Amino acid sequence: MKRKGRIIFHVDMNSFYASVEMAYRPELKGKPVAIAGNPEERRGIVVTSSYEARARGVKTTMPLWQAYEHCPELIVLRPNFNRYREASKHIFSILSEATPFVQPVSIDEGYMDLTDYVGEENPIEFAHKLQQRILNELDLPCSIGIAPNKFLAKMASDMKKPLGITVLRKREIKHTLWPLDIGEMYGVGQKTAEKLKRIEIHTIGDLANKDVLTLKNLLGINGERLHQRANGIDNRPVDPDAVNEFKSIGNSTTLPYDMTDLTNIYKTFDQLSKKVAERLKYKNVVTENIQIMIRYHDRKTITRSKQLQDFIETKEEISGWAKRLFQQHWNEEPVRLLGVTAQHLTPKNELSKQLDLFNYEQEAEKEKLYLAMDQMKEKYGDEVFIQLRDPEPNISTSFQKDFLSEYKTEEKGSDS
DNA sequence: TCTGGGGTCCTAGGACCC
DNA sequence: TCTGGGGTCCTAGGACCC
Repeated sequence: MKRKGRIIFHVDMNSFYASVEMAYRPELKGKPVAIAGNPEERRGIVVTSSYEARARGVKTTMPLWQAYEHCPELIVLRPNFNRYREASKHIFSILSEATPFVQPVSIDEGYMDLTDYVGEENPIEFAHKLQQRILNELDLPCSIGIAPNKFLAKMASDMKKPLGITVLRKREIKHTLWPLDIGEMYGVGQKTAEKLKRIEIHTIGDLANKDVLTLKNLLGINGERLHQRANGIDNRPVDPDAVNEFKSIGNSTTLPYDMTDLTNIYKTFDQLSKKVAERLKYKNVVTENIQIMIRYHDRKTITRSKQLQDFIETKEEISGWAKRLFQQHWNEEPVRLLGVTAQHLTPKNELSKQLDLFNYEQEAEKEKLYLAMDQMKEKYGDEVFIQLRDPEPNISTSFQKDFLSEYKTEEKGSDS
């Protein structure tokens, strides 16, 4: 019997932010629209643009003034993240009606595993239905890629935009995937593309047919992975829980001007730390590692982090560590951007368990020490109170010292 | 007077332990 | 008289993605 392959969808919203704005204000439809940061400040870059704007040469990450050069009648809107989050929630709830195996990967795209989907339609008909429903209910266009794994589904959803539906079967990759420029491949950015082109790999097909060893030497483990993907191999499962397993929470900001005065720099750290603390609280986690980011006037960027001994969560604690790190590492040159990130997060409900375990372990070690202490008393008499003669090898000496002073006071207490 | 802000994963060296 | 090998943690930086 032939083993049945998986059926994976990649659903990708088309110019999401711009489309949401057009759904709110239909008079914008058919016009060149861009979503961008504050045009008054220097952080004004294009985040998303409508297809009409793209046709005029407006591209994502383009500074606003440059976008205007390409398209003087460009309509520029500030982002409304709450609006986008709301739309996103609605989209994923529609996707989740068909199967529990939905994995959001960002606000506007996600994977679905429909291998075990039982409906009246075949997967392609179902994709059309899904696409139509999101268009009818939310007035938002999306493209869907259908393939036997995540990578191929992702590449497929990119092939037809907007409102495309593309099936990419493994036997078709030679004709549809391999001719694409290597830079088009998901996971290959500018740096990797340059490296690959230097060894005459220009298309995804070139990569697929290169020997793995060369690629491994050039790119490390990633070389092996890219080689597999180029050959249509990708076993990553669709993981609906991945969205809850976040690893860091950070806030950063490009300052209104390059700063050197500590008062304003510290004020910024307070603001950033406040936002981080709020988001930690919202997600019900605590942190034990704080990282700051400093970008200097010349865009040189450094990160500095500190692993802490305790879990922290308040804005005061976070800001305190951030400022300390800044003080230690700032080279006194003008600062363009500041960032604060909480890493090594632990859910609060797991924290109590960990504390219980910690206490339990401490109690167990204390028991051991009491025994050792009694033996030492026999050996050395009262001198045991002056120093640790035979430290237990598997218990930290500072713990033993603490214990010793505790033991001492207890002994004195029982004497009197 | 070019290039935001949110993330993830990988690498590599040093410290430290067994 | 000379120096292994493996594992984990911490730190910093880089590549990539949306």
